Amino acid sequence: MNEASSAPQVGEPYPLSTLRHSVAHLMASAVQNLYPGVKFGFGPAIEHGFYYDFDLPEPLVEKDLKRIEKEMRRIAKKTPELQCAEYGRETARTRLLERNQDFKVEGLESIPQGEAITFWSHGDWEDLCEGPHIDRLNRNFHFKLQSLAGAYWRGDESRPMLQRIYGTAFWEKEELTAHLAWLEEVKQRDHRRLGAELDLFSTHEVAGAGFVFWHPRLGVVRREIEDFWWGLHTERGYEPIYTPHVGREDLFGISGHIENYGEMMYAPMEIDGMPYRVKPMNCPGHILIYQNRGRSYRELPLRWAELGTVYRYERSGTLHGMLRVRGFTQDDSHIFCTPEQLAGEIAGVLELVVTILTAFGYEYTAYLATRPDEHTIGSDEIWDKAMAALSDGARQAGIELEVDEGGGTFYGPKIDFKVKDALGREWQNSTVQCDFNLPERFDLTYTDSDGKPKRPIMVHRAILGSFERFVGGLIEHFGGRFPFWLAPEQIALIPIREEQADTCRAYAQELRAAGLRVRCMDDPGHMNKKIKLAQHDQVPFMGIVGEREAQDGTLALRRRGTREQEVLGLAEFLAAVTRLRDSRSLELELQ
RNA sequence: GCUGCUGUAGCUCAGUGGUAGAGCACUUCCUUGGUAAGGAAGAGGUCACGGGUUCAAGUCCCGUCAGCAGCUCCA
Repeated sequence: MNEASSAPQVGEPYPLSTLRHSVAHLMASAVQNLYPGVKFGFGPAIEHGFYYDFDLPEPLVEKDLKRIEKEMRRIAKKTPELQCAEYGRETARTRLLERNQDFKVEGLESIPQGEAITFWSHGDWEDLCEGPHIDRLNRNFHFKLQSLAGAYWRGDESRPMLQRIYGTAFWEKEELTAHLAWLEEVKQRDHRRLGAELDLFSTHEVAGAGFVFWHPRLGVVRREIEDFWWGLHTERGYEPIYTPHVGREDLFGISGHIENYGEMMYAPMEIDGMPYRVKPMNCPGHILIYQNRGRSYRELPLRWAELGTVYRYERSGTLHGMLRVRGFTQDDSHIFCTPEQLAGEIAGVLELVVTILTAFGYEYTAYLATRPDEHTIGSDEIWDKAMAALSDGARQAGIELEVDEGGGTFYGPKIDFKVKDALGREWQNSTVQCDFNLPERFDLTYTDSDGKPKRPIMVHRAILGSFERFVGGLIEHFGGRFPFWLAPEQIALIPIREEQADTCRAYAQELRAAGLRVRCMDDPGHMNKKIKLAQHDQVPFMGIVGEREAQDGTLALRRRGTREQEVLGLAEFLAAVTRLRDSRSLELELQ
């Protein structure tokens, strides 16, 4: 922490991003002192702090961060004044070349003609930088260097890799402490940690990287979500279809996947002398069903849904627990409709997205992703129509759209949803895409009322995205404390003495008959230990049965997260808990 | 894929080139306990895998696999 002499000023006159950028400079100057000859990349402020990229001959290790922090404090005291100077382009270039700063020279070259070229300095450190910065480094602020990582120069994997140091800074000490506590909470809720601790899923070296094995406790969660999902889809006129995981390579040739997506696909396998492929997407299969016979305008729209498992080759360094894997199940659906139906279909999909996301307690933002600058197919007219249909559908569904300029796919515009979880982090799962490409490639038609063949539009949509990513996110969102309807075990029954084990078993039978998931802890162990275990596993309700309860047909209930006890009759409890389950409430209140 | 780091019991982790360890979990026995871990004993190891250096490798070197942080990319 900076031990500056000045007392904290009310409302320090600089925004956090300015402070952080200045602390990045301070860090770079410390690195310069400790590692002469270092070359500098960029060092901006970012969402939760700052970073700076360095080209150093030796790799840094964690403990170097402490040294650098110490040097930073020394510099902040010794040469606190930050100064800005403007130079002509040639002078600037010379200054950088004198210091051997090749990356900075490249940075200079990308500054447009006519823009001011400024250097910021303190002590014998100076940096090509447009600022702004705080005035002096001995103001009262608090910082911490956090981690090391490699980062490509200008984010380009064909360029050299630099060493990046991440850090953060705040004006108030309490803010830094709170931020570090938040990071700790993020770590505690990490789905990989909870996955092991709560016996939810695993991956296996022998099975290969990026393949998730769902354990029984998480299988239950998935089944509940699937049932919920199918229920909503059936109500809205979706029909289930099932398609194979493997097919002849020609199918993916026609769809364009080999050409446009080949690098993401698993290599061909030879069957009866012919190449076959594992599917990376479900669309080609759905199209084959559409094409199987002639289609009339009278049967459109067709809404076909499949929980389709696909396999994609993701580069090894991108794999991450359940969130980024090589085999996953999409909650996929393709809607085949006429151009006139498009807006209404979009509205229907958006309503369903909102219904599902809010059921899990997510806040969301919707983005309209428009036509990319290059490499797109289809006429302006058809793009305009599709954009209009997406906007129109959103208006009908009462959803506001932000614009993601040029973020569409090559084959059409889309609406993406970002959700905000309980820790304020954003995830992207849901996507609704207009597709003009595949109907064209497969020459899809329907016979219109005038007897002429017309081209249908396909809407491709996934709401959860994939079960792996969605459920991995849910684990973190809930911190392993699933709401009652999803909880792997909903009720733990614990006898106080072995004499009450029979009563527990009878209770368990009755609760299970109502479809509840009950853990009957009737083994001859100690009650306190069983309470500890049930608590560890985040079971929503513990029902403790002693002599009194067994006699009265009651149980002493304890709700997850509390230590209070409430005695309820079994029938009363069963009725309340069934209501709670059917409501899919996110709260644990019994009514 | 790239840069850096890591891999020892189911889990969390000790281990100085010279006999492989602890806590929790597991099994058995004892314990009958009113709301966050009762006690004892036992079992459990290809030190990720393959090669090399050495009289001797968990330990040093190389390769492979897997994981972690980030970059790039994505549901």
